[in-house]
Amino acid sequence: MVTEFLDRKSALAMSPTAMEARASEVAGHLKVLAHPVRLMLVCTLVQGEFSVGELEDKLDVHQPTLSQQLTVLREAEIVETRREGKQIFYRLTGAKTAQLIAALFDIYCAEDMPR
Amino acid sequence: MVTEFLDRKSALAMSPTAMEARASEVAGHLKVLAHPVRLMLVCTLVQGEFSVGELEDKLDVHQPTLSQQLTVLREAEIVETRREGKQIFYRLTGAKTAQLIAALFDIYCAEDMPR
DNA sequence: CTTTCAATATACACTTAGATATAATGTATA
DNA sequence: TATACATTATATCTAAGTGTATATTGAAAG
Repeated sequence: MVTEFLDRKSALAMSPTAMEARASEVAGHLKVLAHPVRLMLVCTLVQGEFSVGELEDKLDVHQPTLSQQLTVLREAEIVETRREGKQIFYRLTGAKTAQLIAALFDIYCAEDMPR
Repeated sequence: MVTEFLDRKSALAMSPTAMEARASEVAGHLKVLAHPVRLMLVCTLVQGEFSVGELEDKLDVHQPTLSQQLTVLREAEIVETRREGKQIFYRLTGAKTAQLIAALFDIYCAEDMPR
């Protein structure tokens, strides 16, 4: 199984500087997801595309908060948008986030006790 | 494949309140890992047990910072310790974190472009 | 048994970043 | 231009990160 993170074959050989750079990058991505509203948004978007209004109904979050957190996700390039008349539809940008959410589900939700 | 996060079979049926509670919990765990030093620590500890001094050498981090971040990991029950004389050895508490790190590796490091 | 050194942890002070609410502004369509 | 929907700006509050200094713990020496 996988026992190293930063470089499958040579985590130990990686320079501290390079390791830190990579870790900062990944930590940055995690940080974006490490927020209840943003996590719920992403989890919802794994199921497909939704407009802001639909997300507002689905999750119980004030509209400006929603918009702000969607902005964070947009700037992190985790989601992208499509306009249709007055509505803006959000969807996940790539497969990576969906993969990560799937992994989180397996780890935290598939078994009984969290952690 | 997995397309829902909070409940494999009925993400849509989950109450917003319950969803938020679960999301907050998972977001909290992610938040602990969403820090460069803590992520490096955890990634290192996936390889085995290390003393604080060894971690200090391995990663290039000042001792108080190291100790503080280890405390955060300890309080989150992500790591546990064992004392041997003057030294304190740290190791991962459970398999879940290792699983997550493995997933992060696959997603962010195994392929060329991050995210 | 108390002094000293080494390993680790904690306290404090400072600075910066993040979250959320309210209010204001933009944008598309009719 | 009126409206509905969405974003941005501003203000406030709280939490997090980091450096310096100090404390604790354990082992060993004198």
